[in-house]
Amino acid sequence: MPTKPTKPTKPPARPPVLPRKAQADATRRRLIAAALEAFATRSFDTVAVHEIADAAAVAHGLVFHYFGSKRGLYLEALRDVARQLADVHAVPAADAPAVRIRALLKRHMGFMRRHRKIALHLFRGGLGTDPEAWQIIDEARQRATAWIAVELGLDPGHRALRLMLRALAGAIDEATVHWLAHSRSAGLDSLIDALIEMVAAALRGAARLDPTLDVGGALRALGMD
Amino acid sequence: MPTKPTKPTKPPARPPVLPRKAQADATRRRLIAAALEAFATRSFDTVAVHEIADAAAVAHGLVFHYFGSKRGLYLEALRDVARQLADVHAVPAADAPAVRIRALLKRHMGFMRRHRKIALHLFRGGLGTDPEAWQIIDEARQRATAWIAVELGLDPGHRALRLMLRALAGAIDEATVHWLAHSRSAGLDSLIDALIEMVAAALRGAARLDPTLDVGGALRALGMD
Amino acid sequence: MPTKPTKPTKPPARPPVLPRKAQADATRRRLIAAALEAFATRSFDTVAVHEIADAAAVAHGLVFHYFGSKRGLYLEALRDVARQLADVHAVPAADAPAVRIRALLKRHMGFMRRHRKIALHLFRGGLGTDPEAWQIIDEARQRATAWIAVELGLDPGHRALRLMLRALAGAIDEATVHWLAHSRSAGLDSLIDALIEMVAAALRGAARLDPTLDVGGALRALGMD
Amino acid sequence: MPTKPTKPTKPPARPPVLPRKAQADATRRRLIAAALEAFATRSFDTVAVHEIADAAAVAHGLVFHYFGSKRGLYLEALRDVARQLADVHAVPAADAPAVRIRALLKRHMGFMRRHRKIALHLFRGGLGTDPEAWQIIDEARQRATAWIAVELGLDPGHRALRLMLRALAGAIDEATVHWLAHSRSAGLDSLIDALIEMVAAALRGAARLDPTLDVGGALRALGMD
DNA sequence: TATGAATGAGGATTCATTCAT
DNA sequence: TATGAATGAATCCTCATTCAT
Repeated sequence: MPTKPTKPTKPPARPPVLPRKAQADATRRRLIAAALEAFATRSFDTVAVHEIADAAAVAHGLVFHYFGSKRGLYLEALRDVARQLADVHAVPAADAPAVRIRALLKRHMGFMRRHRKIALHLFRGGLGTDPEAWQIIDEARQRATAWIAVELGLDPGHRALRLMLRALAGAIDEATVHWLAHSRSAGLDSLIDALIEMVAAALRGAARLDPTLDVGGALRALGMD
Repeated sequence: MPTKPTKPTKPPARPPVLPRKAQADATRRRLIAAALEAFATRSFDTVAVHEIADAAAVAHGLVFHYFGSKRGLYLEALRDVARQLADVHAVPAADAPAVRIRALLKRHMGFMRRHRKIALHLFRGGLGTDPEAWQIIDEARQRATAWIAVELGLDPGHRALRLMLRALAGAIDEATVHWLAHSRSAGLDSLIDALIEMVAAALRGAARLDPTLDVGGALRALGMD
Repeated sequence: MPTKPTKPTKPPARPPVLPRKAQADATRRRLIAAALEAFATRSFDTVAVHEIADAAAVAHGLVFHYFGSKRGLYLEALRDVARQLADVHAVPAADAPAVRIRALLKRHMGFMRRHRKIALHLFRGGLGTDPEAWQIIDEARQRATAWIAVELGLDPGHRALRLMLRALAGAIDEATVHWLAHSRSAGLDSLIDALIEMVAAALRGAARLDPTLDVGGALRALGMD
Repeated sequence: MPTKPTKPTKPPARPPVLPRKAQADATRRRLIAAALEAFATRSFDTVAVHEIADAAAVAHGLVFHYFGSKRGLYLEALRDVARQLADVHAVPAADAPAVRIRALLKRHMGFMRRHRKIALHLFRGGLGTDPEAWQIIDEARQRATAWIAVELGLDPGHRALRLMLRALAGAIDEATVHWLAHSRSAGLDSLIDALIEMVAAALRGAARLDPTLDVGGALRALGMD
């Protein structure tokens, strides 16, 4: 009969406390990393909790301990990606708007190239139909396009502009997928030039939708008038 | 389907074969319709075969009889959508290119408005990560953007142009989703004006990617030079 | 609307009658042949009616038309094998018993070599646990071993002898499987010599089980005393 | 089973691991026992996983947890039988070869009588056509007949002998089935006498197949010269 | 006689989640 | 905190059988 002394009377004051928390954090991170790895390749429903836990070298029960459910882990992993994206989109304040916007696009494309699988997950159906998942990513995207508008002196809340900024995001995403699939890492600069055309067109399109919207200054700032 | 060689030459050449075949075709169609209905709302993995069969008022075994598998039915349903899209994109030959391209966009948006749920399925994760599913839809999309290029006298096989046409498709899709979500059925004409700006930008972007590409004539035909 | 004249008023007297019956018989035979082919490779439960019908180039509904059920077809196919076995075991009446018994064994092994797959089906689990299937094959086997006993002047109904004849059958079957698996078509004659040893041992064993049984004459007839 | 590398070194070296593992082992054993019970009566395809699980009073999911598949459980159950057989065939080292061989046969038949249903499963089609299942049982059988050969001073790897040992196994199996079916538990000793005749005949048969093989000593040791 | 559409019971398998240890 | 045994709902798919034509 195994001796189980009902509460092992933890005498060694605190030493295990800190390590425990650290250990716990490490486990959380491992799970999120493993989840990203798994979900980057397959959709939510086709990934089993077991696989993620195995990849993280952790008991699968911990997924529920830390994240409540499989979906909880998934959304947390997406939030992690959104956070990374926000970092990438944080262009150092300096230079003229046009320069900064180009910098944003360049950093963005660079991130996508470094995380090709995650990119394809986001833009090729990986999000599935889960509205909450889309919201997390849409927010990141919207923040970036709104930032562009602000840089150009426009109100990102403007209805017509919102529509066109979203179209712009679609254009950038699809261009990204094509670029990744036909991997020509070279030519990134001219690709950015091409995307800047799309940015300009989004502004012009907004003006078409709402003729009262003045995008002249913005186009000029962009060097596209 | 197993090939039945040297069938015993059924001598009494009877037509009653027709009603049976007709009935079978009707069943097939009902299943496809029910599948579209179901998949338009939820993703592949969250729809159960028996739901589709129930909705079609048919034994679920028939899904396998006619389509081999749940996925077989799904892909067939997508092919059906692709066929519908092709019909919609078949603009009557007449008028100037600019007029016809506007017509295409108008018909396209009209279709999406009439089939809002299918549209959201296609553009908001419904396709999941199934490459074959994407291919079916991508083909339809590509055919449409290639048609635009041809209308404008450009070679749709050109590398740079291909990339930008794809970006254009992304822009149109995302604009569609936004338009459907914020349902302002009015203003379709100005939305098309805005999208024409994106078309023009796609051409200009292609020229940025490949300076040897001359898009001057195309822009002029589009009335955007 | 297809014209279906409710009973086509068959005026052409009889000509179709014979062909019909002939056609029906041909269909039956094709189904049995296809069934044997299929069941020779796999067990009852793993063969689908569809496969058999497809192989026979016939609508699968006919299986039920002619044989009532899948199992009906299976048993009929087995009866067909039993009939073939009976033919093979019908040694021309002539010569001494020992010669005829050797002839039986030779014909038996020859049949098994020609129908290797059927043999393996019968002796390696193909019959499954269906008692009726076993009975059909056991009968054929028993008939053969009883014939040997009669040839040797013994009563095949004798209890002890029955047991040993069955053991003999087991020995022959297993030897057959080994022989087929290690295909040395040569040496058939000495293999039969070896099996004759088993026949003799079966007789001697029967005498051990029932000391009142006199097998002396039989052994002498066999040339094994 | 996925390998879990670098497990986080579980520091509190607790023994409560044992009770859990013991419980798990008990569950495994219950499933195997229930499986043997079920498969002894019916063939692989006609037994449903949930029947076994129900009989073991356990969730059916555990079959897959522990054995991967229904077939995995089946093969494991067979391996269990093979192990039991090996135990039964382990005759205490003592006495003369003839005595020990008789002891083997007696123990063998005794086991079969005690596990009549399993015996009938093994020898009457229960194994189906699964080659892996046959291999497991064939190995046990072969080990036993090879042991007999070794006891008699013969090389069990000899080609001709191998064939005849297999025939011998077939004879014993079929005799077993007959004996069980016509249940005369009495007379076991004379049945063994009868089977010894078959053993001797197998040796003589081997010599017929390969005249260079000297079985004189073996027959003498068997008391059958 | 022949066809194959239609049915639906039945079964193996997966997997998120719970929970005792 | 960590483990993994246990549960059982859910699902896809197979397939014998029926039957209208």
